[in-house]
Amino acid sequence: MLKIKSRMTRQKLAILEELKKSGSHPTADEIYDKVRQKLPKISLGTVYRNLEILSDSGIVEKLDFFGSKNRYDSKTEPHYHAICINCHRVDDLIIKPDFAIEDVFTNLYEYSIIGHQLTLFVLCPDCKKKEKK
Amino acid sequence: MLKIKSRMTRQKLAILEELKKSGSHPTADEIYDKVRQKLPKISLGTVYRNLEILSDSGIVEKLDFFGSKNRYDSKTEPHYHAICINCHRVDDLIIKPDFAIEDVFTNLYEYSIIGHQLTLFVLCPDCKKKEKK
DNA sequence: CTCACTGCAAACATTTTGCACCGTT
DNA sequence: AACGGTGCAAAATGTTTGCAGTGAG
Repeated sequence: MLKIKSRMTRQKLAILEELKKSGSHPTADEIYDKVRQKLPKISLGTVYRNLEILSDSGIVEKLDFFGSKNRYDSKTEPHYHAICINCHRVDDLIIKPDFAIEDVFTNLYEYSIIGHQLTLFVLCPDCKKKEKK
Repeated sequence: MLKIKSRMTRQKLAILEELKKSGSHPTADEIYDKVRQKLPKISLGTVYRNLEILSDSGIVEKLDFFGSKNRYDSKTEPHYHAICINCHRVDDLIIKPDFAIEDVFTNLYEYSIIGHQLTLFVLCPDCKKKEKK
């Protein structure tokens, strides 16, 4: 899966721009729909292939933790996610800089901790309001 | 998806027993393979249906966070998971009782925090050893 | 000029569902 | 007897891949 060379094509650029523009964490087919407005002939396969390349090269983060569809995040700095159990929207969470989760698991000395991923299951503000009615 | 009544059938029982017996977090088809030794005519669809029912009723936890295949965990008490980035094995982590992650996010007052899920990405002890060579 | 990338369609993997029959309650 | 559960096969869903042609470097 390790790619040595990668060319910058119109398709790849459009996908990357769309991902950066989007404040949310779109799925492959959501990106496909958006990018098709600019490049009507692009195929879903190309979207998947480019997301894979971008994810391999570390430019984009693949979130394969939110149900059946993968989501993609234009990677900036490490952060957590809150997923709404009602509408499935995914929000970013700011991490307190002094909050070092992995330090809690120092007792796992037989393991090498490479990283971690924390997700809150929430009612988002919108759904929380609706719930009250 | 909310089921009111649920009958205890041979199939459901066998699935539940297999899940309890298994120390790991099997996928639907792994459970299917095992249960078929006892009930050769059981179908994969039935396994999925029963896992869904057991998961809805809270007896079993569905882990849809580990790649493309869902995994199932006979639910006991809340715990975290460590997934090996090399061999993909999933281990349970004991939670320190005083370790209340959600308290860290008290600033999210517009959200209702329902729960959370923490996964460590690790090299498991076995893969860590192999890595050294 | 090369070879990574493309569009397209077919293949693939996992999960869900429609149906007619079965078996718990 | 009612009606939830079953096996089976087909469908649905999300993703990957083979191929022949295209275009970025």
